[in-house]
Amino acid sequence: MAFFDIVFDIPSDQSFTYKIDEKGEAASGKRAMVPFGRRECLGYIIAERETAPDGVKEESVKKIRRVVDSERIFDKNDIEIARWMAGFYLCGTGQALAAMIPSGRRMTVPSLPGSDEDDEPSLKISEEQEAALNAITSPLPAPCSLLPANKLPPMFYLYGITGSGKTEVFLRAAQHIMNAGKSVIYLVPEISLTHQTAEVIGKRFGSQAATLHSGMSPSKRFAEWMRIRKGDAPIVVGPRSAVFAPVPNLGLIIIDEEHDSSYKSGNTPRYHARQIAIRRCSQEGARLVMGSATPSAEAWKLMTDGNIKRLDLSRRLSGGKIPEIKPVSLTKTEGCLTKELKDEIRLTAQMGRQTILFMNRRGFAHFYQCPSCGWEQTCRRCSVSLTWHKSRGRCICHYCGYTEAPPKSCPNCGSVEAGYRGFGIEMIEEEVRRTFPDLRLRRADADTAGKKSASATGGMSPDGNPASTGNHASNLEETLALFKAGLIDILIGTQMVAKGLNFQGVRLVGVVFADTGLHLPDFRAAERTFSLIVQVAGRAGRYFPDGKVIVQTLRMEDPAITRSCALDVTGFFNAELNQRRALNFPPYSRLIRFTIRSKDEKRADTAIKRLASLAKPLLPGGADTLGPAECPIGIINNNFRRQFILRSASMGAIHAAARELLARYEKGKDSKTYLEVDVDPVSML
DNA sequence: AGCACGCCGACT
DNA sequence: GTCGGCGTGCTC
Repeated sequence: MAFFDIVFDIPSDQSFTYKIDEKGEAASGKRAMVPFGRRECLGYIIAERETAPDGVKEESVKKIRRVVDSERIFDKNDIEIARWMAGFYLCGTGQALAAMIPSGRRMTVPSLPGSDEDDEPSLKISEEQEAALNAITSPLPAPCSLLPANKLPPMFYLYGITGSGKTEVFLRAAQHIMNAGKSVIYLVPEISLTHQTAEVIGKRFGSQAATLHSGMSPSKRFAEWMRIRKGDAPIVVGPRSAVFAPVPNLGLIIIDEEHDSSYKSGNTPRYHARQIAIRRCSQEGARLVMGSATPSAEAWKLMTDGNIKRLDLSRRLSGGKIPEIKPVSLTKTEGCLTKELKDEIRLTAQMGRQTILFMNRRGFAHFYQCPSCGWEQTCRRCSVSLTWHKSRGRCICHYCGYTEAPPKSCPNCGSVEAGYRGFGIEMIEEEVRRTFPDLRLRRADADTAGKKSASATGGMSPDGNPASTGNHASNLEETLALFKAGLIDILIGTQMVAKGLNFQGVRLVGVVFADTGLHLPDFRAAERTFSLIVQVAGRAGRYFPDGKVIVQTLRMEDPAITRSCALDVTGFFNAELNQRRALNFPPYSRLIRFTIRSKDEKRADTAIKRLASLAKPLLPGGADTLGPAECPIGIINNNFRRQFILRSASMGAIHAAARELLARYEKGKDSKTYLEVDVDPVSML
């Protein structure tokens, strides 16, 4: 008779002991069906033991019904990571393990077409690249396998603009590690880069490469997972969750576009792939390389402090120059196109070249605001501004889909000047069409391609049909193909078209409303805005060094605008980090955020107050709290949202407090409210 | 997370 | 008198 500890995909971190007659079949790292309470549950075997645990009568130990896996799907390292995650992110070990396997019912996102990222495998590399490569790979048979898991691993940062050859350094470093018989994980941001990077890597490494794409069928993913586990694919490419790829003998993790927020999970466990990567590397004796032209503030500070070795790639290989980036004030402009931008669009067209108009995010920017009294039209359920969709003649909430007719006059002051002076894509589209009736224009965003509500397209395939997601991709693909072929003069879009900036025919990029997001009540608003503009400009310059970037803004003085237009990353972070330090925000402090949501506002208030008062006596020295308060987005989908934040210079200090707080909160909690814990939150909305 | 047990309101 | 709400606690 053998005993095993099993955890489940539930918020509780407790493990349960089961027994089995035929030993051998069961083993830690496998899954098993077991009776749990009044039902049958899938659990994860995480340990073997000799006897029943203390305080559990042997006769109450139940039998494992069925061992699901013939081979272990988790090894010791995986289980160790899961245990660590449970402690760090305050979730169940079973929840952590569930997040690590690809089979789970993750949402599938359509994959974007790979664009012409013609990263030709260059035979020779620059001195800077060479130096970076040498640093990363230096003492390769690394004697660091015995590092304590809580010590930082060797970390490097390829800091350089797009086109400075980061990818080539990544690939060579990977090759080097693989030559030494070790494995590599290559992380890319969700959606955007995963496809094209996978292609580049597939070309380079052939069958040695594996891709963990979220668009794959669960069975395909699982097959790929097992292939990796067996050691048949020493290099793995994928988004966030690929940080858990079960490669044997991990040697290197690469995090491309490190600043990208998709590395942070949006649901429990809310892990950050960078954090997991650091942990895995130190635990498994590997090294970590990240890269971006616009590092996160966290990474910037780590570099400044010398914890990450910064490797500069200052030159563009093609000799291309970054185009002029010009901030232009929107204050005296009637519509959403300044005279400067219009002139440049016209000039560009006359030159036979193309324009991309870039919106940084949908929603938010595009709201009704009464010109007389300032009243804003917001969603009743979600409290965010409604977005005006001309094609549907409705105002739409981008959180819940609620729609409403546009007001004819201001409901607050009665002003009949009511109208939309926003910066939604549709509005831009209309204005551009009106201004340049002779130019060919096309819009590429989720709304024109999306499967939902078949709005403009009409007559689409039934819901749930894979064809509808296929349409999504193909619409966009078609638009990009037309654009590439020069059959479109102006392309309007969101993040999605950022990669369209690689097209050679483009001369002009207009950031239509750079302030979008800058007014968000989030301490990272400036960092994000800055980063976005630099990214856009950097990409733009790669393929049309003769070109021009126009950044329209209402805030000509804002450092996020001025520094980004000057491409002054150092200057921006000097100022930004000073401010963060002064305000005691990350990276100078660590946060644990608790959010309560409830359909009932009173209950939400009561719950958050209770949480806060429970926290009071638990606060360690040097820690403080923010709130309790309404979340910046106070209501989402009729749920009232409240937040409470623990803050301290060191995570260790608030961690224990948070753990105890959770335990005390859990008993006697209101079942009509829901609590979410976010350690190191990235979005504070 | 489920699910049952158990104790108080308005209904065939 | 019951049906049914949801607050409380447990699951090896």
